[in-house]
Amino acid sequence: MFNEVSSEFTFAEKEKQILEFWRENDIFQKSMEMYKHATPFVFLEGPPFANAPPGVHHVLARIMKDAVCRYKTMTGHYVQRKAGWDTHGLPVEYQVEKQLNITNKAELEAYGVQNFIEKCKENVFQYKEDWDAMTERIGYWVNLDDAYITLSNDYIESVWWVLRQAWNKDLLYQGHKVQPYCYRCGTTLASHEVALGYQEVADPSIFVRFPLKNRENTYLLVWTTTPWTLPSNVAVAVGEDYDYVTVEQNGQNLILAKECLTTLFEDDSPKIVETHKGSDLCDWEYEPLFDAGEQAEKAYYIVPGDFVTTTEGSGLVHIAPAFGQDDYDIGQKHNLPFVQLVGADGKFVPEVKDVWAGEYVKDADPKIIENLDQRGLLFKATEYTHQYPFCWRCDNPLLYYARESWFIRTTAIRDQMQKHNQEINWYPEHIKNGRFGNWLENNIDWGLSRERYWGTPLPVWICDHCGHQHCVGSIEELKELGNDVPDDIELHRPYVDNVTLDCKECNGKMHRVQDVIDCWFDSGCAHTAQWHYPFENKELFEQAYPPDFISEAIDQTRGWFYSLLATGTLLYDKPAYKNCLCLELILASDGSKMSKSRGNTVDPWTILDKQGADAMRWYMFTGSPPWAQRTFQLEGIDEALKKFMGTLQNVYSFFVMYANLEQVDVLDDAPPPTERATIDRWILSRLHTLIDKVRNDMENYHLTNAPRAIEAFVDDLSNWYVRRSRDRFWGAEAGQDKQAAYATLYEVLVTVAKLSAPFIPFLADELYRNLVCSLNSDAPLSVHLAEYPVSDDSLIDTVLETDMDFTRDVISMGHAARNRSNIKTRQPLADITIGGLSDAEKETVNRLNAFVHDELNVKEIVFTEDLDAFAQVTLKPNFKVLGPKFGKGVQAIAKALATADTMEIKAELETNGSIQVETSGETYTLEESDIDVQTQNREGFFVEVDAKKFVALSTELTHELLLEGMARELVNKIQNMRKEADFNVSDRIKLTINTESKIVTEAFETHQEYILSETLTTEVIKSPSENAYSLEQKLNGEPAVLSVEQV
RNA sequence: GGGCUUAUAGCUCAGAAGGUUAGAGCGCGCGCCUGAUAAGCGCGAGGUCCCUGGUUCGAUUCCAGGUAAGCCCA
Repeated sequence: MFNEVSSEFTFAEKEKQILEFWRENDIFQKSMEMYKHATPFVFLEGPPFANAPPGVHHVLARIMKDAVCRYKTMTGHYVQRKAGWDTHGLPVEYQVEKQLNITNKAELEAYGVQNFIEKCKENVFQYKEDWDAMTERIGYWVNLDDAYITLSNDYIESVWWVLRQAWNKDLLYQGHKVQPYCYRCGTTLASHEVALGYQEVADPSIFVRFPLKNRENTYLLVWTTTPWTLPSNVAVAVGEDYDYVTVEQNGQNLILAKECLTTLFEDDSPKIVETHKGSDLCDWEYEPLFDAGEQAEKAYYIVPGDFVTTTEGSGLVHIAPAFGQDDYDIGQKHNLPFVQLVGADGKFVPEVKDVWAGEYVKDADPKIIENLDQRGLLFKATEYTHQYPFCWRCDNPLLYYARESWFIRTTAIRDQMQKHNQEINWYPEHIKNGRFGNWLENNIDWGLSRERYWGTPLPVWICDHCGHQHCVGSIEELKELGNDVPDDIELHRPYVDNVTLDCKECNGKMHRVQDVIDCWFDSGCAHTAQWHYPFENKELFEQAYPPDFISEAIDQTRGWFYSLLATGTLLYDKPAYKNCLCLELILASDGSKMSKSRGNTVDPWTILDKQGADAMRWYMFTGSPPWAQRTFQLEGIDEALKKFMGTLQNVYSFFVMYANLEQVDVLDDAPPPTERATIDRWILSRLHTLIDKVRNDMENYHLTNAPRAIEAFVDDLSNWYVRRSRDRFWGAEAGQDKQAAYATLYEVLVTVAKLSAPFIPFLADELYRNLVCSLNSDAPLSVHLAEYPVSDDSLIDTVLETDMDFTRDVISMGHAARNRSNIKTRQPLADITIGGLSDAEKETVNRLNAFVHDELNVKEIVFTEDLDAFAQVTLKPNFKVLGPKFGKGVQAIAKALATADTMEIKAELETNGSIQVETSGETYTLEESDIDVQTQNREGFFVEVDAKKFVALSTELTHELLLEGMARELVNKIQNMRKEADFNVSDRIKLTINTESKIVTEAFETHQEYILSETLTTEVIKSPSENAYSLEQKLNGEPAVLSVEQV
């Protein structure tokens, strides 16, 4: 006996019970243990931040990972799943600052770094419980008890080791870099942080006259949008290949690129005095605009720059090496002085003697412009609207600033990274040479350091005295070299900052560089640091590298996908993962971005509590491919629940209900598939075709196609297999056919449970445990411990599958024709006529004619060749065949055929096998296969026509047919009454029919046996008792009083 | 501004080595069937297959250029 299955949908409730069962029986642990010695499949979890509650996009990422891991487990792999948490970084600091009302570094230092760090530690796990609960509730199997955490000493130590490897290979260095810098936060920003804050703003756009030396009254016309950088100017760049002109205006000579003339002077074109190539201008000297003091290096002359354009500005670019990457590079190249007149606070340094000393640079802009104007050096001042980055935390404009910084020399390993990228399987494929490939191609050195507090400290110590540098690679080394290192040293600021080393070169004191590192580097070391390698788990690590599978959202191309590959290449010269499933983002239902500020986020819990995890999962798997952007539709979840899970649940409860009622032992005496009914062999063939497809899709990380195929199968199972087999399950005589039906449906359900287990782990387990475990105590405890189905080719009959498709198509047309005729399906008809079938198709219909008879309720099937009698026939060229043959002639042939006598040509084709078509002076010979016979609907028939064939009904009703129709009408009415009266399905009844109608009486007499057996009537009585349920009915318009009563 | 991706029915998505009648589900209206079904079947309304060019006998499909959206980068 199976457990009773309620026909109510209470998935969310059921899921909680199943979670309980998994927990109590350690099913997750067992699923790993049982394959401990099997081939490993290594999954690497991308660590999330737990300082915000999880959203639906996190659910998406987690279930994708889950499905792959579950599938791999069921196909016999050892799949370890270590959870992970990302913990360091600016977002945490920012939250804590807000909480503490701290607005800058000075306040933070005053509050105390140690206190601050402790607050960060609390903050970072603020929502861990939420995350854990969500993770468990959605059925994501991951080992939360053994998670790697990037703030742990072990983890940091491994990261230090990684940095030390880079150091050893001379890949870790200190340099200058022009970086976007927030003076409020006192730090440079990582590129992805910068990307968060682009805004469109209007900045000043000014053209300034730079007076040339040795050329009286001649000026360079220089363009800039950052007037505040002008005091730090040291050179002007030109394009070597551009043409420059000297023009005369108001008695002054101005030099600018020829191409910029029209934009600068519009219609009022000045006189051209002289022309020069850009290369000729190089080394010309000019007078500095402002007094920046004496410079050690030569300055204030023209240099060539390949970044100069003439599409904007004047073709002459002002160079201030402290404030732009191009500027900095050119300064290095030409040994220009490094003039930095702006402090880290974003204000002009006091040494500046002008009125804007001590002023915030953007505020100084107007004053600088005014100053230039007064001195007659301003040529033109307008505004310029462009995208400019702002700090995503405090909304202040970022300044491009050359800062001292630490780098990983990734450019040195770029070729290797590119090579390893080719070895990775990307899903979708285009990431490899598209977004990710491009990113690698344009790789620049990784700016690693952050002038902040909460992060992995950069383990580099520098001697105060001689500048000697050393990179520490382990705690042991730190203790060995450091002075008074506490035994339980915590590898965070400020604790490590207190450790000093003795300089080996000069006996001076070495202090740690104050920086922490980019937290992307932390997570990028996960493949190594999650094991605390190389300090522990050597063997484990060696087996687990490179991981087989990772999956995150597409924004990680520049994030984790990159940082893993970079560290993997640097350390081991191998790719850092073999397969990467790259997910797209989830948008709100209106297609806009989901964000808290817009208030259009969806809380996963509202769905999990109501529709449940399986419905949410199924929607996410089948709604659209994970790498396509999707809008999140709550209705879609209801649809998944009703359409797929509801259908599956119904088939399942149907099976259990009748198996229990009829007390069928499904495991006994099942006839071999070859001896089962056609429809059994059909559904088994469909099932095994499905197994092949699902396995194939899963091997290729096609997590959408696989469940979609399962969904289509379950639809067929319910709406064709069960619908057409219903009477074999209940009321049928015990025997081989009944046994075959039960065995088939049982096998199918169990297999579907296994197939769908990676996607809907809860419902799948419910089915499996009730269907399998309740009969067989030796079976694995859970579907997740079972083996994934393997297809049996001998059961696949593709001919039968296509035949069934074709027959169902014919039947569907028959239904349509019946609709037109307005004769309900309960009324049997004498015959249907089918036209337009090939001989093979006729045979197909004949083989499966029982389906046609039953479904359409007709007695006979008649084939006809006489298409013209039922449908309008036209001849269309078969373009696909004729195109290559006749090329241009195709259109002429089509015209000719359209106007020709259809039936005549058809007759000729049938007798000769070919026809001649004469048109526009050419004669074409057309074979039968060159022409498509197409049928179209003709008014006035109860006919359904598609392009090739038609199905017509005979609507004449004989007395016999009417009687039979009435009998079925009676059965239907009685069945409905049973239902209304709340009788059990198996209750036997007493029946009374009270009618004056001759036809009802005759129908009842003629078909009594059929009526009684269908309605489980054991007794027909003249007058009903008081308890009977009675109803006045109209049977096809005939009045009758029916009464039913339980026996 | 650059790169990548996407654009098919009101919504969510299929699809077509270029072939002349482009599909499904949901939703809407109507009918039918039903003692497993919160379902199913059928009919109807609903499409410039984003736009403009090009290649071709033929383009929604291929190519180029746009437009819009998203992400990444500046």
